[in-house]
Amino acid sequence: MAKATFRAPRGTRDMLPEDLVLIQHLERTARSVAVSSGFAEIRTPFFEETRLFTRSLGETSDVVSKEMFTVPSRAAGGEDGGNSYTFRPEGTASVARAYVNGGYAAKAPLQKWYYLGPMFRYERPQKGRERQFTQFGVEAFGAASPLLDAEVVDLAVRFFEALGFGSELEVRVNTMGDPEDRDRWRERLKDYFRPQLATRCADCQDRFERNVFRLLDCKVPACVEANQGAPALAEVLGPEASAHHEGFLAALRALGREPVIDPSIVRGLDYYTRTVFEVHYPPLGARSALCGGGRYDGLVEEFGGQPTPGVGFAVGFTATELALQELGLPPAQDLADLEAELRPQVYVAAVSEDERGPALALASELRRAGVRPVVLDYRGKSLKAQLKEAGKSGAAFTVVLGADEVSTGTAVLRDMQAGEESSLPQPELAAQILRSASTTS
RNA sequence: GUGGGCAUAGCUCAGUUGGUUAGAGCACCAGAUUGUGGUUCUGGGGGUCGCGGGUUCAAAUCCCGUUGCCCACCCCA
Repeated sequence: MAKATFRAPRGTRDMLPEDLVLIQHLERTARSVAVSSGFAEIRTPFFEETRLFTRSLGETSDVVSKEMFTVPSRAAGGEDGGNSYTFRPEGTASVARAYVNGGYAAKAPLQKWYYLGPMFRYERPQKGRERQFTQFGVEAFGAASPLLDAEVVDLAVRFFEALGFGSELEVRVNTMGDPEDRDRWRERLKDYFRPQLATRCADCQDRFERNVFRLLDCKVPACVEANQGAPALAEVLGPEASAHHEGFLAALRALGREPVIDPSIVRGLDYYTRTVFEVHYPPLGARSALCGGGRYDGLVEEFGGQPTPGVGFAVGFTATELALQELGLPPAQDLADLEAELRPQVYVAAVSEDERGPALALASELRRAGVRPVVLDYRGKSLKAQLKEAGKSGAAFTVVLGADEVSTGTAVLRDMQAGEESSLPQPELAAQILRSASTTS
């Protein structure tokens, strides 16, 4: 242990083969759910010009102000124009930029895309939070209809359902209104809170300038009480944004996703307009939030594109993995099926050194015939040790090759579970193994 | 950025009021008569007790510092 002088950087981890069983299951589920709703994959660079994020997420957002992994410019005025780059802390900004650069506004405005990959935030790691984490997200551009908002929410919920989450899944929604509404609301809130600022908690005093909306979901009892008379967004919400919100709620109900209206959902990023939502799973307790998203109608325009509405969400896999673990998902049987992919189907054992070559050739032959995976020993283990290793590997069969078998072109096929073995011609091995595999699974 | 907890073999942990060559279980490797696994038995490899100082005749065990990890807050996926 003392010799391990290097380790994965703080807040990162190695995803070892055995860990990937679950992670790949998440990835496959995400892709399958997204594709079934007509979302196509998009991949953008892992890093972008820093300004892309400061512009879209907001200078004062926590992400921008203290959580960015930024690489300073290496050549002022050189090929990178003196720009600094930042490893993406989220996916929406990059995807919106790609939409603009791809010229979709003119040629095919309606685009439904999904992405899956690593994101980076320079934060203090803790349970369910890492500096490098995987996010699955979808973005739909080119339509302002609240039906699309509802479809995106439905997709998020279906992802969790496909993973085995139960009917307790909860869709919590709110609206941030249009930018003008939000500006008006912000001023109203500041006017309301300013006089009582001295009596608020330290966090609230700090949040006042950074993001007033946050004072609304403070958990300190005195603050909660002081929030009672705070002006509501409804008081300043424009008729269009209001109609959109109603349409969104109606569409959710049509989908059978009864929304829980939660005014405390405010989201930390500047680009959100109108719809904001989170999917929660109350059985998880304090860490019940599984994903979040919303509408960002001004973002594409902000990046220099034609005014184009957009809506999307993102799920962090770190929290999802934790949730699955707490809920005992996937079920043992499903997990066993997933892990089966790591288990060899056949182990080819050589009795003595003389059969090492023929064993290698036979293994290759079996692989070509479609048996998979086929493994064997390379470390000069005794037959006994090879059998032991075969048993430990979980291989369904072991093929034993000795001098007699080599001379007669046969092989001993041992069924590891039953402990029975039979001798048969080598050309018949593959068929026998594959037949047995298809009847057991 | 703030607060708290923990650091002993690959893993999970014991190590009594500081005292001889630091232990267990699991894992790993090799054997138990001649070409065979999963049970059992025997043996073996593996630790500068996170690191650096200090106290002491003597420290894994006490004190200080340092680093790392974990948890919570802020915030968020």
